[in-house]
Amino acid sequence: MRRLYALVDCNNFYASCERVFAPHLRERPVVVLSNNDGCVVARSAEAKAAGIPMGKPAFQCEGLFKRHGAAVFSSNYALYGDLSARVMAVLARLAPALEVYSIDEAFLDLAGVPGGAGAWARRIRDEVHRATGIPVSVGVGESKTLAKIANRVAKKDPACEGVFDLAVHPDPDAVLARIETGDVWGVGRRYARRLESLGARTALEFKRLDRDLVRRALTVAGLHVWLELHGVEAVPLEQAAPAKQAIASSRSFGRPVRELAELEEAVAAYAARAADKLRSQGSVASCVLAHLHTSRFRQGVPHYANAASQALVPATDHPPDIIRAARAAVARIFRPGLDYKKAGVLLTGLEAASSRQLSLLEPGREESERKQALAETAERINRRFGRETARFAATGAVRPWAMRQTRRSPRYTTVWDELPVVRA
DNA sequence: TCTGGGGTCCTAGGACCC
DNA sequence: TCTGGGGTCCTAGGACCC
Repeated sequence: MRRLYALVDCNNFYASCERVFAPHLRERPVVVLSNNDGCVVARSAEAKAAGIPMGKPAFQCEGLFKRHGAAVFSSNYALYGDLSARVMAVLARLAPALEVYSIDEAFLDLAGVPGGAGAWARRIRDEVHRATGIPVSVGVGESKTLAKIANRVAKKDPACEGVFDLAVHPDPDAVLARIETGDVWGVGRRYARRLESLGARTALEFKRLDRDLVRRALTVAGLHVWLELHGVEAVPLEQAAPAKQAIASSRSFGRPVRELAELEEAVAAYAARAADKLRSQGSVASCVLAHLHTSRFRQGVPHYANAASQALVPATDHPPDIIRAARAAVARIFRPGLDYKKAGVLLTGLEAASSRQLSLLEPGREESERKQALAETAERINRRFGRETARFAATGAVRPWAMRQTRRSPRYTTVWDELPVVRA
C-alpha cells in the first residue's frame, strides 16, 4: 500500500502558547526569548511582520520591541511542555500511528484514514485548535520529507488555510521547483552549498540529480533525502523514542561567575537535573563530563573553555554520586581569575538500569537499597509538590548564578499558585 | 551590562586483534 | 624485487535537526 504521512506543526509555538492564556495579546506582536533572556527564538506573525529577526540577541532588539508594542516573554518551558503534551494527546486520538518529533511537531501515519487525507488533515487542524487553543499547520505527502515540504507550503500560502496535501496535487514537481534545497529537511547550509555546486538550487533540481552523484557528494544522509523526494521511504516513522545515548544539562549564568564554589554549585544543579532525566528513562551512566566556558563574545580577553570527565564505577543513576563526580570534574578545569558565563554536564556511557554491567566495586545490597529509597522519596515529593521541592544542598539555596528570566509568564497549567483566575 | 540548549548520525583514521 | 587480509572498536570532527 502507498504510504501517506502528515506533518503537524504548531504555528509559532511558544508565542501561541503565551496567547492561549493571554487572549488580549491576539493582535499584538508576541516574542519569546531563549533561556537567560538571550535571543529571540519565537515570534508571532505580527512580530515577523514588524521585522523582529529570529535568533537576534534581545538586547539589540529592545528598540524594535518598544516601537511595535511587542509583548516579550522569557521562555516558560513548564507551560510549553504541558501544552505540547496536550496537542500530542489530541493527535494520538486522530491517527493510527504517531511520532512525536519535537516539542511542536509530530508525524502521523495517515494511510487508510476515512474520507481522504486532505479532509482528515483539516479535521486535525480544527480539533487541535478547539481542544488546546494552539493553531497548527498540516502537510501531507508520501514520505516524511515530502510531508515536511507540504507543511511548509501550508504555512506560507494563505490560500491553504493551514492544510496542504502534496500527494493529490496535480503537479508535485511544480511545487518542488519552488522550494530551495536549503529548505528541505536534512539539507543544511553545507549541503545546500554542495548541491549548488552540482547545479541544484531547488528541491526539484536536487531530485533530478544522479543518485550515485548524490551518494558521493552528500553521503548516505543526503541519499536518504534524495530517496524521500522521490516518495521512497528512507526515514521511517519512529513511534517509540529510543533511549537517549547521552544526556546533557547546561545553562548560561545570569551574571559572570568567578568563584569555584559557585561553579560547583551550578554544576551540581545541572548534574541533578541530568540525573533526573537519566532516571526517568531508566538508564544508568558510566561517565560524567563537566564543561565550563567564559564569554565567546567579550573582546580583548582570551576565551577559555574546557571539559573534564570522570568515570562512574559502577555505572549509576544515583544523584549524589553523579553530583560528586561532576563537582570533582569541574574543579579540575577551574582556572581562577576568569569570568565564567556558562557550564554544563553531560552523561555518557548509558545503559539500561535493568541490564547494567556489574562491577567488583558493587556496593552491598543494603547500600543500593538505601540509595534507591533516597532518590525515589525525593522524586515522590517533587511529583506531588513540584520540581525541586526536595533538592540537594550541594545545588545551592540562593543560586546567584541562576539564569535571567525577568519576563516569564505564569506557569498557568502546572503550578497551583499560578493558575489563571477567571471571574464570571 | 546583555549573545540558547539538547540531541543524532556518519565518516575517516588509528589501535588492536587473529 | 618482494611487506596480507579482514575485522572490530574507539574517537574526533562534521553535518544535520528542533
